[in-house]
Amino acid sequence: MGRGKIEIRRIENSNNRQVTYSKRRNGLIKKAKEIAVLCDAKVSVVILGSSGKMHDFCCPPNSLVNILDQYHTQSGKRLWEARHESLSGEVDRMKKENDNLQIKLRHLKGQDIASLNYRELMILEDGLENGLTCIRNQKDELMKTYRRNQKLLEEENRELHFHLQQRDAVMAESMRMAGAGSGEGGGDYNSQLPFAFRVQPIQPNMQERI
Amino acid sequence: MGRGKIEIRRIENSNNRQVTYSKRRNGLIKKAKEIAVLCDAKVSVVILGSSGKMHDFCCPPNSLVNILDQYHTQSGKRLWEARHESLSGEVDRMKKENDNLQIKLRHLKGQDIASLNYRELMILEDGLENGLTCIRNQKDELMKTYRRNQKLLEEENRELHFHLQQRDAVMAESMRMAGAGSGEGGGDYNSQLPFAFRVQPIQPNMQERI
DNA sequence: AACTATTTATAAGA
DNA sequence: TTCTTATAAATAGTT
Repeated sequence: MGRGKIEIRRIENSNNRQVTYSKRRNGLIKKAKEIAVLCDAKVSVVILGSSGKMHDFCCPPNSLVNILDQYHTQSGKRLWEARHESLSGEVDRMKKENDNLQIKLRHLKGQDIASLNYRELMILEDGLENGLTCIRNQKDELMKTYRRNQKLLEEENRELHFHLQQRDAVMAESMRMAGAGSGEGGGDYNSQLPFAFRVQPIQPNMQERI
Repeated sequence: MGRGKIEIRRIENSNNRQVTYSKRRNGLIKKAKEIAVLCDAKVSVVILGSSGKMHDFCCPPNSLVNILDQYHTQSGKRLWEARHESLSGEVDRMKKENDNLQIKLRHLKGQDIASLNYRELMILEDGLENGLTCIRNQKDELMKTYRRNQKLLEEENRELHFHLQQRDAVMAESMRMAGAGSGEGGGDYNSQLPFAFRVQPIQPNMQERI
């Protein structure tokens, strides 16, 4: 129903799909309301869009649980148990997958390999060598970054020291010119400043992750 | 939609109501199927007619439970009991553990390591080297076993050949002594035996896992 | 979000 | 229930 007929198959264009979803969701819920009113029926509709958002309609209101109870009773499908079972099944499945992963990990660590045949060992070896290569490359990369960083910092450090010395000299000179006769000797203006204004010694500081 | 417009209010004529219920129920479920397919949505529809009969549609099939689980999660309504929650918790925990293992595996394969620091890379490297050592040792072991086995087989083979030759000689001699004058020439008693008794050529056969 | 040409659903009748 | 058909409603594509 529309400008053109469409096949009932997944709409590939995600924009169109979203629009159609929105329109038809409203349509579906409207129809649900209508049949509930017209025919005095109890209706529950739950829709989960691919985006994951949920919409629902339920008549009579606030009784999805009731409807499901009746569903439960009449369908003979034991909803609650079924859910329990499906969850248990999932737990089992995950346990198995977990075990598998654990075994693989142990194999890669060289453990529990007594039962492997030569071919399997070769595959493992190749995988490990490959991983080792990748990791060493990454290490090298990191090391390079670290060296580059260090060089930059050292340079900055040198410059800062230089500027500091210059400033020291200027300050000392201006102090001398101002003829500060207070007991303390010549050039150390720094220790004469209030603490908060004193220049602190520079701490070398490597920020790179090591 | 129909021959005449109708108001959306309970249909008093029970016959009409029943007919309309039946038609619209089909319509609703059809629409539900369509939106599920077109928009890749999960849809559950449960309808209880005033007569008490129940109909339902659920996509994906056999998972009303799943849909209601998500409904449960998103609506915050406590549809299910606490015992189920513990199972859900376990599933979640296992999922996390699974993810962790997957990450570790990928790291050992040298994947997704861009975010690791130097220390972590070193640990990985050590682990891989260690694994590699173990696996190579195991390979060597296997190889040794294989060689040992081969040697044994070869020896046995040699002995068998020797015994066979000996027996051949004895048989040929006894045939000759018995003065068998039948056309065929000298020592080949084997081809004179009924087929089932003939000595078959020996096939080399390595049983070790390779 | 609104429009509209079409398709689809369905009310009434058989 | 099912079929038919005139008509209401829904909606696909467009703006």
